[in-house]
Amino acid sequence: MKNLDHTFAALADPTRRAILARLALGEATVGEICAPFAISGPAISRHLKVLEQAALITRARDGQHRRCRLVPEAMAGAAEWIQTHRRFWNDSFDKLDAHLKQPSDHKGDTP
Amino acid sequence: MKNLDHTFAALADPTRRAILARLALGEATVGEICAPFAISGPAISRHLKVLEQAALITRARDGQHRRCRLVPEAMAGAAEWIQTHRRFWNDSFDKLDAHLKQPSDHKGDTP
DNA sequence: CTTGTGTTTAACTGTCTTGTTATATAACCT
DNA sequence: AGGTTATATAACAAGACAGTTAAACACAAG
Repeated sequence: MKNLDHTFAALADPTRRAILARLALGEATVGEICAPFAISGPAISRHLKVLEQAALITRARDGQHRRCRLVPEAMAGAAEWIQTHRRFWNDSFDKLDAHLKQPSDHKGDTP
Repeated sequence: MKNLDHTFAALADPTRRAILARLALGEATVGEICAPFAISGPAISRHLKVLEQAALITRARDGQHRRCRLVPEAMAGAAEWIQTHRRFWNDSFDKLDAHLKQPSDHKGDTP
C-alpha cells in the first residue's frame, strides 16, 4: 500500500493536504486535526486512514488520544517521480527553482 | 480547472503517468499513445482529457491526427507544493536530493 | 462500575472515476 | 460522393470516494 498511486491520490484531496500542512508544524492528535475543519470527525478519521495507508503519516496511541506524525519518506517517492521528469522538462522548472530558493515564508493552502 | 487537486488526481493514475512518461520523450499522436496499452481507445481518450483539464498536456490537430504535447508548467504547481513542505521535512529529503543530483547533467539533455 | 471524552467503524447516500461497446465527427483518399 | 482511418462522444455498468449520522470501542476519571 505504498506505491505512487496511493501517494498521489492522497495528495489530490485539499483536506488531506491541509492535514499534512498542519502536521508539518508538529505532531497533533486527531481532535486537534479536526478542529479547523467544518467536516465531521469520522470524515477526518477516514482521511487519516488514507494518509496512513499511503504511508504519509503514522498514528500511535497516547493515552486516550491518538497522535499523528508525518512520515516524510513517503513523499519522497512522489518528489522523485516529478524530479525525474524535471530532467526532461527543465525549461520552466528552473524558474520555479529560482523562486523557491528565495528566503521567504511558506504559503500553505487554506482549507 | 488548473489547481493542485486536478494535478495530483491526474498523477494518481498509473496509465496517465505512463502517458506522461511517453510524452516526455516527445510529442505523440493519440494512436501512438494508445499502442502500448491494453485498454481501449476511448479509455485513453478520456485519460488524455483528464490530463488536458489538469493542464498537463495540450492537444492540437495535425491533419487527421491529434498531436499531444506536455505542458511542464502545470507540474510546477505540484512540485512547488512538495518542495514547500520539504522545508519542514528536510530530514530525509536531503538524501533524495543527493541521489537525484548525482548525475548532475540536467541542463541540456532534451531527447 | 459508571460516566464522559476521544476516535473508529458501520451503514447509507450521492457523486466521481474507469472501463466497456456502439455511434458520431473529422480529415484524408480515391 | 463514398470509403477508410483517426479520434471523440454517448450510454451504460461496476467500483471507488467523500460525506453524513448512529453506534461501538478504548481509555480516563469520578
